[in-house]
Amino acid sequence: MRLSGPAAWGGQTELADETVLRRAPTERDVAKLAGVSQSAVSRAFTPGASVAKDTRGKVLKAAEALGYKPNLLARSLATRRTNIVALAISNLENPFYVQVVKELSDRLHETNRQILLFITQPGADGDAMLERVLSFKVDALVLAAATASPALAAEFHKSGVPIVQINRPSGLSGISTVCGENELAGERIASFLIAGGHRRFGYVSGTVESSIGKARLDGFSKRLKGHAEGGIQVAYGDYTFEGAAEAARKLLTSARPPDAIFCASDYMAFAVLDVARRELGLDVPADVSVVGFDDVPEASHPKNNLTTYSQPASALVVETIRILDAMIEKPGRPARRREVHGDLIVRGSARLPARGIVTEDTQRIWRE
Amino acid sequence: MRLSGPAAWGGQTELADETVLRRAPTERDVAKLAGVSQSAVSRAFTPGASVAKDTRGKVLKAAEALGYKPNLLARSLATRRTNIVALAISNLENPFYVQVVKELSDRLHETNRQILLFITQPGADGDAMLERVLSFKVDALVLAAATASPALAAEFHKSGVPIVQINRPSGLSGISTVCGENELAGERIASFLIAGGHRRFGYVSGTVESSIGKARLDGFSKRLKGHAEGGIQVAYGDYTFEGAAEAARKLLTSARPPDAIFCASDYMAFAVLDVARRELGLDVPADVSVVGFDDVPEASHPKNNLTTYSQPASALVVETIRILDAMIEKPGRPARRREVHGDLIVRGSARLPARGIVTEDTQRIWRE
DNA sequence: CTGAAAGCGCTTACAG
DNA sequence: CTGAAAGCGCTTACAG
Repeated sequence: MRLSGPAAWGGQTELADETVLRRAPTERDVAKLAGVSQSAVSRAFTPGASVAKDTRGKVLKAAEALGYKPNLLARSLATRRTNIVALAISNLENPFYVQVVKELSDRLHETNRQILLFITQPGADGDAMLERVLSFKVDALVLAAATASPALAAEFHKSGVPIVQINRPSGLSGISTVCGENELAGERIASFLIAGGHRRFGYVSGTVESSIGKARLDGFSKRLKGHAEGGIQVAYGDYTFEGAAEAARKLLTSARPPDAIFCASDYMAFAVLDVARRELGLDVPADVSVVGFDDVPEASHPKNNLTTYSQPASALVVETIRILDAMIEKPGRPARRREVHGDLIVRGSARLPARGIVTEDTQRIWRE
Repeated sequence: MRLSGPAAWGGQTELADETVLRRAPTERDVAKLAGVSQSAVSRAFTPGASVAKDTRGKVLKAAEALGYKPNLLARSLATRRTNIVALAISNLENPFYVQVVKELSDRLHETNRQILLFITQPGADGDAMLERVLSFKVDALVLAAATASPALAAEFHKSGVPIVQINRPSGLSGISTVCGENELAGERIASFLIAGGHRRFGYVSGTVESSIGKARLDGFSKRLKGHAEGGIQVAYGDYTFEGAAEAARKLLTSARPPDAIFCASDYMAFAVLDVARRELGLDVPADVSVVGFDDVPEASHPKNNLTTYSQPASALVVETIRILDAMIEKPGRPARRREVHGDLIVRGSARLPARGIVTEDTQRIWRE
């Protein structure tokens, strides 16, 4: 290629300049133009470093002239900080996780960090893929709707890279987790539905393994004890729209269909609403009440008008970053577990109890 | 901190080992354990490098024992290739762009590359944010539902970083673009609606500046010439759900409401469908036909059953990567423009013409 | 405040 | 096939 170049350009041979322009300018180039040392250039771009105002000015002017941008990768090599956070996520079809990604991106940006994206398969633990994370020497790994295997967790722990799982309470010692009020939410939704006069209950879970799904069901069934005719009917929606639709069909066409269905996510609740109304011609909530989880933006839309339990993505992300930073700061620290506060948001998809509904911050919530 | 450590541990002072374990293992560590040179370790991890099988074996074993992972950032510094592609995206609420992200992530992964994510504000050109891209020395920048300003484009061009815009045909010389068949789609949808017996037409565009929106409208109005009573009514939905709902209200409650509405994206078409059916109690398509653009997965769902023009995310991404790689390979190359083929997908949200509907690959499409 | 120098963890001619 | 060495573009004690 070196040889064919000049020939292809018709025998012209002024390659020298070309070569110079080809390469992105470095601190050395800036230093030469500004008439200072390379270290001076480095200092001019390091907040808080000791440089004379005058020197800094000359450097910045020269940098501007050359279009110099500090090479963050080289900086990372020297500082052992990449300012890159890996995000593994499996369920971007669910608007809740879109919110999480967006919030995380925004918040990290405030401290000049970026997301390195790993989209994993919902089922797989994504270990093979996440091995690569270690090679990129990211500052931390965030898992959203994705689970780290014990082996992977151990490897990260050994290499000192903090992991925070969002919405996956994990028993693994090295992994911090941030969740919503899963069990409490289940209890309060149960109370709400009992107060609304319901008798037969269904639960659309995500997957069998889902620990948050289990926690929500635990709270739900604990409070329902003695109030549920024939126990709680559980169906699995796989956290997908189609899966949840199928689960809804199963529940609502069973011998004794539930008159209230709690769904492990708003996204699945939308599918349940559609099956109930459009396919089966049921009246919601007269025939069946539907309650979701997350309070995604679409839940408040008139066409869904979904009663749900909020799990604010922004609070989840703020807490995630707080933990992350603490772990980066002091690598030795044990993992933390945090729950983010939510509320039962009352809308029109579930029958209303006679009392307990209050208005707060423009939304109607329920207090027992 | 150095000082307080040992004291906090009760006066114990065996810090040395601790320090050794703290650091991630490097080629030197592996080399020492394997009894070879550091370069030999490097070669063992470089596909195609000349290493004796035996040497390679020793290295791999030692690496395994130490939990060594090559530092990709250091490699990048030496090779001037980061294997990171920046993706700027503004509209993750729209499922079409979720598909784009997912496809791009999957395809890049096949060649061991990752996405560095930049979520930009829909309105802003995101220049400030994208400046950072240059510092990360990514191999390329992909813009999806995001636009580079001429100034930014020039800066990237100067630094030799290829840019490909998805769905934003750009006049800027340095920028390659990949789009669907915007103008052709507009024409064919117009023909389809004329054949379906419509007379009054509406168009829900995204934003005033949107060049793809303009191209679609151009094709649409060109073919509609002489068939549209009182011209085409245009409203802007801002590519958002709420914006499109508002646009639909405006069109459908006007003095002479359209009997056919073409929407610049499926996502906006969903809002239009909801307003037409639920808010205004119209029958779709008896009272009004609605046609979308993109053919996102939700479009085929029974509840939407949307007639639309396909713009396959996978093909778009494949083409994007092809162009990207060509530009990385030969930096001098002029920008390219590609159109990805689509079809008019016939479903139930628009009245059917008497003829031209054929079945292909399990879907019904329309051929004039 | 400043420059020379060592080092971050790799790759890659070069000489053997 | 292999090792010593230079270099990728930064940061950061160190000495002045």
